[in-house]
Amino acid sequence: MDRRIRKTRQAIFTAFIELLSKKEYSQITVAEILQRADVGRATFYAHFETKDYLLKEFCEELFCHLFDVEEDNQKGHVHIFNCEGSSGVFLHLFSHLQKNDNNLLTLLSCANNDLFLKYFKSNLYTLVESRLDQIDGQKDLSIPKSYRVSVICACFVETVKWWIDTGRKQTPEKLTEYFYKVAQISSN
Amino acid sequence: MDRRIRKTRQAIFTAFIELLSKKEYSQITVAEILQRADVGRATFYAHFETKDYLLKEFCEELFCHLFDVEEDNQKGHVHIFNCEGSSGVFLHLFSHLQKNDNNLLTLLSCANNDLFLKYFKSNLYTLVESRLDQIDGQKDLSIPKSYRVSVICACFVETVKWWIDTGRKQTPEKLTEYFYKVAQISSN
DNA sequence: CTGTTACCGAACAACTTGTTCAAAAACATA
DNA sequence: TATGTTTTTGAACAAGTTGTTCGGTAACAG
Repeated sequence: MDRRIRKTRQAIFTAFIELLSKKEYSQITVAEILQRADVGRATFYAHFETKDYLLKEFCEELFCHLFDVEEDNQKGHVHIFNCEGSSGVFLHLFSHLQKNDNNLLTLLSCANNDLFLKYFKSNLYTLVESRLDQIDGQKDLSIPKSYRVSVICACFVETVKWWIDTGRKQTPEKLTEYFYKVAQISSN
Repeated sequence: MDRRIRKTRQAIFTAFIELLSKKEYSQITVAEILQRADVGRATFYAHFETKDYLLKEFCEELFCHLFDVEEDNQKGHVHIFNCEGSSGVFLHLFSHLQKNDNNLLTLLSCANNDLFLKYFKSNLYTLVESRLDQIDGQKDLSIPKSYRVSVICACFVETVKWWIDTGRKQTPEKLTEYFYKVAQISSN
């Protein structure tokens, strides 16, 4: 990919993050992004159809890093889908958040967190669905699977939200413990 | 209150609901609302500072009806905070939804449901918090109360969302049963 | 060195927002 | 019914935003 393209794209993304952590998404104008990214108007529209598409692509890249194509080779990082046992997955996610990887914590802490929590949840759904059998500490067959998965995801997201809103006082380990209890996750 | 004010206000609200169930909130223009409500531009701004305030006031009225000032006298309706026992509250809410009172179901089913689920949740929080002792079927003292309340609310909202997304196939009773199990609510 | 591609910036039309004002209509009260 | 108050109307307005266009300039790849 052309270095210019990469540079412009990154500049826009960076400016976008900065603005998102300051004000509401709906109040951010394209002009503001341009000014901060130091990019021409025509250039912006050459990259993104609209502001909404910018958000979409941004989120996709963001969560791709976290859930999907995490670089297994770098720093001995373990891909999230390859976490050994069931207990590691959620702890792994909480730890990622605490380290503010990819500014995820920043974004989930700002006024626009709804925007990202939505994407977060849909990615989480796939993950939880694929390991429900190992995870589920309830195993009540009368409850539909899709419902159970949805609730686990909602609980996880709510845990993150609560953790942030109350000042991030818990360690990822403690948070995992809480989460396991309220969501009835098996911890073996 | 002047009849004209009531009429205008209602016309705007009605037009607003219709539009919300058709397209995204951010895509709705004031001009569209005016046209549909058959109201002058100056009139709109005499009632509401901006579109965002319209949404805010609309939601407040909407959930006020459901959670707070429900007319106890009409049709022998029981105020939600006066439901006998703990088991009635959630069933009561599910039933309300199913009947589509105040178009709530319509609004929670449309693309803008995030908007309303947020308000829904904050109202629910107060309710759950006030009855946590009777409701809680887990009673684990090591878990912070605010966390427990948040999770219960999140589960409830997720239950509603799941119910809608999967075609509303369950009765309020069945839904309550599911909810009680995954959220560890005591059913006595 | 050359052809391709991306960026710039300025200008542009179309649309949206929120305000203003005087005239007309609806209201409340006596 | 008569009178004074309040609301609605419609049109016009400035200010701001969006998304496009285009000729000139710079960066890239081979």
